[in-house]
Amino acid sequence: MRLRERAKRPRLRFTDNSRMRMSGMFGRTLREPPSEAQSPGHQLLLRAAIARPLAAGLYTWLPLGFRVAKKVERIIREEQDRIGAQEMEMPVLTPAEYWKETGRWEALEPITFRTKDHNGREYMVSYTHEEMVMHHARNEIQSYRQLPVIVYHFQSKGRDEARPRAGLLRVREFVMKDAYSIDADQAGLQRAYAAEHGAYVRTFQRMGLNAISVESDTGAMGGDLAHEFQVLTDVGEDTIAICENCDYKANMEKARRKLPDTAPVGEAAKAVPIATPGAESIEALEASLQRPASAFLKTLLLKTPKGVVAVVLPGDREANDAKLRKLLDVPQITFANDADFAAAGGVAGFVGPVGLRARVVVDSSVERRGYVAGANTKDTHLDNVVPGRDFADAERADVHDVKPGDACPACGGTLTLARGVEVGNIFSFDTYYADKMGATYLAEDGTRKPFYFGSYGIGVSRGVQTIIETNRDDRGIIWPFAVAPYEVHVVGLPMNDETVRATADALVATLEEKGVEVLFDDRDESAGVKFADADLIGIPFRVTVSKRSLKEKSVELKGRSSTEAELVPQDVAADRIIDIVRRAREAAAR
RNA sequence: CGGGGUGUAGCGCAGCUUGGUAGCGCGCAGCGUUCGGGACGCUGAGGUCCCGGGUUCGAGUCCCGGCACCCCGACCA
Repeated sequence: MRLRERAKRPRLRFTDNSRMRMSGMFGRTLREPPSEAQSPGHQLLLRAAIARPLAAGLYTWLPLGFRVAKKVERIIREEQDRIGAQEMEMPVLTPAEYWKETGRWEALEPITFRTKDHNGREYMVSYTHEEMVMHHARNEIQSYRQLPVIVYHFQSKGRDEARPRAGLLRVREFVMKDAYSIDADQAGLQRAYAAEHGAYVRTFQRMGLNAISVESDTGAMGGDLAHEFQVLTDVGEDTIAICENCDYKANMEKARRKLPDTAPVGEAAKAVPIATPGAESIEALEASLQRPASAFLKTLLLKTPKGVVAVVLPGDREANDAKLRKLLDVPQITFANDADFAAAGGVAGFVGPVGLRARVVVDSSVERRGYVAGANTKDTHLDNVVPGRDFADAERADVHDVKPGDACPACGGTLTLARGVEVGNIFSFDTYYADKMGATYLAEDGTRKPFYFGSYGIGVSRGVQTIIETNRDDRGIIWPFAVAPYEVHVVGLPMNDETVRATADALVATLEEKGVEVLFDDRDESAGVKFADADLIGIPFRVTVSKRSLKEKSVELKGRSSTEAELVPQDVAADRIIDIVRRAREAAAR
């Protein structure tokens, strides 16, 4: 990848026309968190006047939060530009016809917002923009000479999530930076993928997010290669398997484990029925037969759009929905109903693979030894059931969840599980979209070839919420400098003192003239209120101009995360603050 | 979509069991006193008690039906 010239060094110049006075700020801080907010970050989002809910999963940025969102966008933009991506913009309303080319008009129906125009033409509020980019690409790009290219935009996405949650963590409308790479071949796609991966590492680091890249499932997207950038925090919705020993990290949906070596067993005894009255669960069997869960086979009868499938797992393992969906190539899996049980010859609670009339998938962790399995007869199980001998063991696949303590598939080390927030993802699709949409270019050899395609997303608002969630203390937010709504928070104390007001006004005017972003608390409030709000809002530097400090011919300077304040002589205060801000900007731009 | 919870002033909540003038704290407005870690006094404004039916002389409270929001799960590039 070509690295462009380093982003310009930040300069202190007049870049910001905003003159924020807290006396007139739209959006007030809250002493108490609204009852709807559960997570600490969600509470701070609301208390610090960053954003306000409008409806479930729909938020308004207040002025403070809007500035944060714009700074996050700027960082993302700089890093996309740095790898040569070109910014453009596609509409929010997208016509049905393009979605129908890939089949996603139907596939995405349950989670999308739709509308019709007055002629009855159908549109989707953009869920994402692969189809639109591919449509443009097939018109704009005719020759291999025009490749490779990466385009991106910041645009609102609509997703009718069944359950929005935790403030901005999961919402129904949000701005995403989505980038799309178009290449002539697989090698080109790999270069673009690597370039975006690198851009993401830098982007999240600059935003103050400690994001790790993990292997992820591609879901309904097609393609095989995908990574998510995850920030580990308890509010996260995803579960991530992490090796304590090596670099292996994977989303639970995809995480594998090294299976233990098992010694081949000799000829096992014949399968025999045993009475297990009322024992319809693995737990009940453990109790009544006094054997560990691993001694049993769990057989799940599942319903898919392609028919009923029986999945056989060891009794101590859970089925992994994502792995199953991918294996079976179906969008949805539910438990079988009574009719399905009857058709397959299974009895609920006593289902086993022996004699079952259904497609049987055997999990890779099922060993070739004797197990206790359901007998498909009420109150009866079979002992000494051996896979391959007593039932078909032809279709084997890894369809189980990993557990803490499992062996790492890469190095054999120990896996742990942690919760994470997915702040970004990158997908490599090969020619999946180009094939569906007939998007080709004329290659050097004169033949038409399909585009190799990748897409790369970062949700801005989720990023902001994750920053709050991971940068705070018991008083409030501690904004990383690069994304703080303002750089310096000036507190006048008290504002009805003529000298204090005049000094604070002059200092603020000087700082603003030099381009420092200042939030000026000029309210006639008590010290406690103002300091508490300053800590809550979490601007990186606080400057207090007070009667007390002016007696020393000084102002007081304090970092949000430091406990000690420093007295700075009044006559050098502006220069000193400007210098500190300059250095903080330089550090934040790296 | 399944399970649970909550809807009463801007925010946090009480009142509902046992029907009878709608309350408390914070915030907000005015005046005064304060002024370095969410000050104090006085005065005041602010309510379709989520919505619609029903029972009743009378419903915030009881009954029926809806809706919204939150949490857990399912689902989810």
